[in-house]
Amino acid sequence: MSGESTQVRDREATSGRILAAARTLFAEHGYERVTVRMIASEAGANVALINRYFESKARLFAHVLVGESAMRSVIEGDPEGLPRRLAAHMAHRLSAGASDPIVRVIDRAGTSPEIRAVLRDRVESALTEPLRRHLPGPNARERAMLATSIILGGGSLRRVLGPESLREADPGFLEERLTAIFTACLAGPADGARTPAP
Amino acid sequence: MSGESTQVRDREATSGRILAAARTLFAEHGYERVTVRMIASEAGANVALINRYFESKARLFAHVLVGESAMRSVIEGDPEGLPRRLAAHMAHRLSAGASDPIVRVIDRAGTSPEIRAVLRDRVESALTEPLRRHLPGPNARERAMLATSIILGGGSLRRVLGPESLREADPGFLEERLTAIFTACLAGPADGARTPAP
DNA sequence: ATTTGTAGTAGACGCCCGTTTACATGTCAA
DNA sequence: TTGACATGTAAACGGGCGTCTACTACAAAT
Repeated sequence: MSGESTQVRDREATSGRILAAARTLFAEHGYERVTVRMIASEAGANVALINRYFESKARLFAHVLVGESAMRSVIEGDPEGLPRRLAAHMAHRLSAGASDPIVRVIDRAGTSPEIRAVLRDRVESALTEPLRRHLPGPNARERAMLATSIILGGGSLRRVLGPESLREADPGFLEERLTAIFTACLAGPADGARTPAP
Repeated sequence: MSGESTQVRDREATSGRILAAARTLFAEHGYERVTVRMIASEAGANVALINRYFESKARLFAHVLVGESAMRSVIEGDPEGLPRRLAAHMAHRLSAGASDPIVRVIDRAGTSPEIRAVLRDRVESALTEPLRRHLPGPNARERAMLATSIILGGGSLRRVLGPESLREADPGFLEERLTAIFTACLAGPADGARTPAP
């Protein structure tokens, strides 16, 4: 194998920096407002390398989008505690400034037709479908979509009202309310109108 | 007064057509992806008139944003029935293809810095503040913001998954679930964990 | 030492953006 | 009828966009 000494010319390292820069910038400003020159500058790479390694800006966005998301581990687990896990995760995101990059990228992606398909697929595969699989009873898909819309709504609120908008809210209060909200849309028909409290 | 015969040169009519075209296009494609030339073409007007009558694209967007919203009449009324009114309105919007233009414009506005302030002000004045005013009890602002995020989340879902995504869902089912959801985030501390069913 | 292939670079290409300027045209008061 | 002013128009401006091409520089194989 070739030496792993300090390489200045390293395709993997460079494309990795490009990908990381794209992830950060797309999450911050959205797909449309981020230029390939911004990404290249942030990554310390030449603009042409983006098209060489990722073919186009849209394909680079697709690579960013399929990155790992913290939502997977939140959704998996016992369905009983799913509403509370979602609520805790989202309350934490709303309270802290930071948030799941993937969800932010989705929220700020915009309406460009060249990324619409991959965007929809990612929301399906990362949120709606995993949620649906963990829901017993009828109307599982509709309930999963309601929960998806609430998750996305948190991102929209943050985008519009700013990251500080819910910083001063009591995290415990948020978690309790969100638990009730997620319970209301996720619960099966038997306990659909029941309170989540023990 | 001047005659109201068929006038070809009519500032009010022309600027009105520009405003209407902008409203439609911004709601459909978002602020960033709509060009002033698209608006002018749709309005049957010259591009330069946009800047003459509205000063800039951003100010035109601001004019669009302060238009009337159907949400006002939904929020006003007895606080008791507020969750159900919000749920019925949103269920109707999700089921039908059409939706409140203002909410769509907000959802698709994007992240352009030149419209961030007016966007935030409009969400506050059209959604968060009216909701807060109608909520008794503590944490009224936090509860109003949760409801705002759910309203915006419906728009995000529609934007990402497409207008057909919830067309085949039972409107009655959606309304019931959304009533429970809005109740969960809007209810006062006394009945915060109670079911909305009679 | 020379060849070969790949990583990286500079710059241009064609296009579209929001905005502005200079000008034509219609309307109405004097 | 003639001027003044408001309305509408065509064309250009400067700039940024994603992408592509021609080129250099370097590392490894011959």
